[in-house]
Amino acid sequence: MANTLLMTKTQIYDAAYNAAKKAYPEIEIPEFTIETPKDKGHGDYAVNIAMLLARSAKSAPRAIAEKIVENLSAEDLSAEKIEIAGPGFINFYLNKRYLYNVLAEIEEEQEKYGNIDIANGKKVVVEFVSANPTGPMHMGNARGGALGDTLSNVLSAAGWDVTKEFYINDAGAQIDKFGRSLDARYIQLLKGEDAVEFPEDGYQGDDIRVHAQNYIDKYGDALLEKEEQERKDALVAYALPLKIAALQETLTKYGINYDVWFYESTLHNGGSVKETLEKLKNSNITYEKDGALWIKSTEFGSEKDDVLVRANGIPTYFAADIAYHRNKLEERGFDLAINIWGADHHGHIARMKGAMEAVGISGEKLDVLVIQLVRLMRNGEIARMSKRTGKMITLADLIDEIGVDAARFFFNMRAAGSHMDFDLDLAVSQTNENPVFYVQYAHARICSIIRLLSESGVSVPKFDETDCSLLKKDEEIELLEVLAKLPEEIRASAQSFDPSNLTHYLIDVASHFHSFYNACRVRDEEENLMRARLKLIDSARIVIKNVLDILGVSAPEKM
RNA sequence: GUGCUUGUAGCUCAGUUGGAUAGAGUAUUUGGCUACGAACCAAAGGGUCGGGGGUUCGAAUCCCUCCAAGCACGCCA
Repeated sequence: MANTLLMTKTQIYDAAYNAAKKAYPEIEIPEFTIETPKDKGHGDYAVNIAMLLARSAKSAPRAIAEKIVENLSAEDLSAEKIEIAGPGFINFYLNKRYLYNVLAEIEEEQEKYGNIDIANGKKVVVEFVSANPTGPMHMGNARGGALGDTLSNVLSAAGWDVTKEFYINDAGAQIDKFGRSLDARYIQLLKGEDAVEFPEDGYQGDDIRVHAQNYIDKYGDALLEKEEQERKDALVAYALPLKIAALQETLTKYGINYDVWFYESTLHNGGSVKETLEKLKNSNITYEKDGALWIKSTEFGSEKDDVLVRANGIPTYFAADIAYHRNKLEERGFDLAINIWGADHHGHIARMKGAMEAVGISGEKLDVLVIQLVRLMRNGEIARMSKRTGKMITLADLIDEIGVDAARFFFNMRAAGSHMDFDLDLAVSQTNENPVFYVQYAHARICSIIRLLSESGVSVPKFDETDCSLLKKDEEIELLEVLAKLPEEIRASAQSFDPSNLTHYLIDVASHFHSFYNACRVRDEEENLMRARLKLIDSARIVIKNVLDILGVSAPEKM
């Protein structure tokens, strides 16, 4: 079933267009907008076409509006009246009966209500978190995870074929540092703290020592006699899978289940990096200097050129990343790649797209969402995050402290680009202030009413057996209106890649339900009215549940 | 210094891609439970939309310029 609201909107837009065309056949009608006015007194929809025509029609906007309205039929649009207001808006006041259809739509579509198709099943890969496996996940990962997973769900609901992906950096300098750190701890544990100096840039975290100790407990000191490289390789081969498993466990707890865990090492081992470098060389975008291979990043907007292959022969992260995106967009045939990066990587975007163009892939196929890093606050002061102190608050800590629901909802309350202070004291001590409870409470309240009625033998009626016309109080109509908006909200979120729309919408739905609840009773009303209201709140329940599912937040029936 | 991001009520943030009198939550004040869950509802006060110019019927939104904050400018990832 097509969405009533979207259909009505389109109808009015077309009608206004045709009416203007009729009134001014000699003038080309410009793109105009149709919107739902903020002020209820301005009707259900408003178009601004008259103001936009003022110049070319050489007359006052209100006069133009009048000529357009003459060519509009309120009856055809099931509108109660059409008015000209303000500087020249044409306002449409609809007969509220059209709203009752939304209850039929929800009944028919159930958990699919709200889903639309704006992508025709095009394939998108959403890559997010991709935390370095050598360290714990920080608040930036927590925010990126909440965003990426939710955005993926939104895109699915909007008709995309979505793949959620985690890119594991299991190669390169980071891993080498990991190996050197493990090696130093291994030797220190066996031969004393002074036996070897811990690398200056090494990982200070306790987990390094723990992994070294566990290795010793399991396999003893045999590695001491081996070459350093062999020792490091053995320690990494032991510890890295454990680190990755820990990442996976935490993310699963966080409600994130990836479709693909992509290992960077496969790009190196499979020759893909080498092949990509050849391709770049052939397109004359590279040169050699100081024994390294450079790419002319300045040609696509960067301030400096970048190194692709170091003087020691090892390709940089950048080189691997280009190969990775060829893999996504060429080998695996995704129509679009969305990456979620922390603000500290934003400088990487322009050169990444430039490099993609250089290997023959349109930069348009890559969309990078930059999330501003989260600033932790404690006692009103900034608690700086540091990868080196080992004392930072991790994603796992956050989940333990405030729960998955609050964390995921909270992070999705703000658009990715906004700077965000995360008040730990507030999150820990006053979780009641988090709006997630407000929304969940609405859901639980509805379930409670339905449960009570069900115990006395009353079940949610079918739309066909409900007299919806009894729903005519302001609170009832407004609740219907907000329920009807879900498909439009999903469209907006999917197009702007911004799920924060949906948390705001959800709060709006909950708010309208709570207002309804305080203004209208369901139980103990006259039977037909009770049935109609029961149908209404059950529809609200479905809408809340559907959006909470997208957000990855639970919808409790009791709290 | 250069680039990216941000600046809206005391605080945390929305603002339908340029629309009508800038909105919520929180905090403060005041009402509402013998009634389906008061983790709720209703109402009031609270604003130089960082400052200043410009574009047009119309600007929180677009352009320019200052101011302030965060981030990035590695043969790190």
